Amino acid sequence: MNLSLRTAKLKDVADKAGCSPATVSRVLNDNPFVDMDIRERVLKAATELNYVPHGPARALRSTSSRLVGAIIPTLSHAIYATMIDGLQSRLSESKVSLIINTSLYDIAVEREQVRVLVERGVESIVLVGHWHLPDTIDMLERYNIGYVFTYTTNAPQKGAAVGFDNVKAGTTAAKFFHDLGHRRCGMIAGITLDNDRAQGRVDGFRRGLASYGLDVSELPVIEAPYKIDSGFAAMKKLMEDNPTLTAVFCGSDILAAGATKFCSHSGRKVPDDISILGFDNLEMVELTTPELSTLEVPALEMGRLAADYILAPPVQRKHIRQRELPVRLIIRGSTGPAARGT
Amino acid sequence: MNLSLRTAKLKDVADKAGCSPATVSRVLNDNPFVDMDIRERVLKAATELNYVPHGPARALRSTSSRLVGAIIPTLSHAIYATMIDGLQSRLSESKVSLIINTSLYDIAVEREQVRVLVERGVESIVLVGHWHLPDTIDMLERYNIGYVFTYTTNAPQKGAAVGFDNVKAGTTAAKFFHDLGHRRCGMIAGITLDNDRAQGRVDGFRRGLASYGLDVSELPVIEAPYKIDSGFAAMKKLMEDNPTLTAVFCGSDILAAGATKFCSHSGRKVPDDISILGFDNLEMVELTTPELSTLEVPALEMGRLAADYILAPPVQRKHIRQRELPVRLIIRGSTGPAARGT
DNA sequence: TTGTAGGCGTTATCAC
DNA sequence: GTGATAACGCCTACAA
Repeated sequence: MNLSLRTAKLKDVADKAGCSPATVSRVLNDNPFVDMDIRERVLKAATELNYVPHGPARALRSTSSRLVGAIIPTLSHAIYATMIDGLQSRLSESKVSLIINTSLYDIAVEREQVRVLVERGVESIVLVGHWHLPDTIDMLERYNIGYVFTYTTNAPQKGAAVGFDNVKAGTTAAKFFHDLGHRRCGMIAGITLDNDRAQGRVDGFRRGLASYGLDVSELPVIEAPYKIDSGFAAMKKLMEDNPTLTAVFCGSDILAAGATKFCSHSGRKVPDDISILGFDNLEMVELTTPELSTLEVPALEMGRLAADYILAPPVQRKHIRQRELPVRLIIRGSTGPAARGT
Repeated sequence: MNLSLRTAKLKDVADKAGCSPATVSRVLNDNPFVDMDIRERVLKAATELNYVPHGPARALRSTSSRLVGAIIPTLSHAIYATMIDGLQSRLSESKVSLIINTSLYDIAVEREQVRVLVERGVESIVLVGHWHLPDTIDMLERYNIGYVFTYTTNAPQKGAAVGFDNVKAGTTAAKFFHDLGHRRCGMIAGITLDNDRAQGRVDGFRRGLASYGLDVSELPVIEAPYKIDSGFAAMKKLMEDNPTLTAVFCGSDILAAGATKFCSHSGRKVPDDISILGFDNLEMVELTTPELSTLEVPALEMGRLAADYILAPPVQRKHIRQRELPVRLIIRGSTGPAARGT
């Protein structure tokens, strides 16, 4: 039983393998200029000693920490958790670890989180959206940390963007409703404070409707946090204030689910009386009655592509600085043509 | 414009503040034996130089890395993402960072992830469940890394457990059904391979039914991955094979949602024809028709308590080595009394 | 209360 | 190809 009190260090491996620490280091870092037999001896010694390299020491001495950070609003929302899943699993394949922080949709909190990540020595940081404090970006630049914006196509000067165009998505929603004959539309948006994605969807929707000659000066828009109950309450208010609406675009499936629920509770038929369009294409869309039409956000893919950008050698990075993913319109049962004569 | 090429080091702060590096270190580490005015000078200098301490160097020199790891099956399942949310946010309050890895429900993968985390120098690791490879635990012990099991009450020798009793929860489900008069029950379980939680729920359910004198030698149990579609398909098969069932216990709300959907598609009335009980109390439970009765898993709280354990000083740890949280039965519309004469 | 000096475990730069 | 040697940035006895 080898119950050594202290864990094996690189030097211990060197001693056991009968070579210098430098050589062990070379083997461990896949340096090709090492003889086959010595390499094998080292590997054998390392295994027998249960040697595990010490990351912090490596990070201190070398320039690379193999550490990446991500700051998202919250993990309690599938759209972000799924993105992180894609990001983490792909990074993991390349032996890169991910540190996660949540900002609760507050860009001041986000800045503090960036500082924490800088302190950890991360090489790159994944952020959500393109609205950030100047401080935040300054810090990233000063420490020469690569950064990627997600859920947006708005790439920063030095960093990259992997995502989709929220404004365009909003416009797509407007066109979809207009083509179905809807002329009195409303929207339940996410909280737009500090949130370019939520704001972009509103802007796009408004712009799209306007392009069809509709008066959007008084477009009914209610903001609500991403909770089913909030969607329910928002829909209630929206319909009370604007009883003649025939279509409502929601900034998230969660809100749309709540809105749909309100309709069934209040005897409104979806989509006959009112059409409801969601956003994200979360798993829950197929649980409502009727199932939700929605705009699909490629969260998993976004995470993977952000990882690809981060893992790419600097030379290649330029080619993928801006990656726009399509937002597919998925039509299910919650949307339909506007009732005639309305 | 102070565009220094290199970032400020602790020594730079010392120079600017007119003191020694040791003193700066003391200030930064809240050592009380430093004069007020010197402390302020140091803090001022640090701010002006945009000084950010270098975590890896700290971790190398001191014994604490302020780094914690968590390995969960997947982030694409709200029950884990939410736990991580609770864990991360509480750790973050104490300036501890969290590295996340996913095992995809494979305990061999988990072992590799533990190795990665050891390499990162984490001080503690949060794991899910109590089924782990001996290797995994050995490594943790050897490196003297604290560990916490979650979603279980089965505490290991040296680590802790924060969670709930899956067997007991299964028994609760059995009692609930039995009290409602159900005598022919079935179950749609999660995949039990490498998954003590899924297995525990099955065992508890079976044991509970047996305690009422029911013959459970042929208890219909189908295993399915946590997907709505899988729940749908599993329910289809379950009902085809056992047309007389009056109650089905599902190992997850996701499966229950799929099962409920199948019932509405196939003309079975829930709960009149058949009762369905879920597990987790995910947000989605209120979207099905009828809404799902379920057993509530306190995911967020579990994450927070795991963090509390990790953050507690070793002396206090013993008192919270095993923390059992209640699993509340939440009755909504998907369960009811067994139809008479069946 | 403050400064000096040594070293944490690893890798980069030299020689050989 | 391989081995000394010197850092990387910081903390902590110890001395003053």
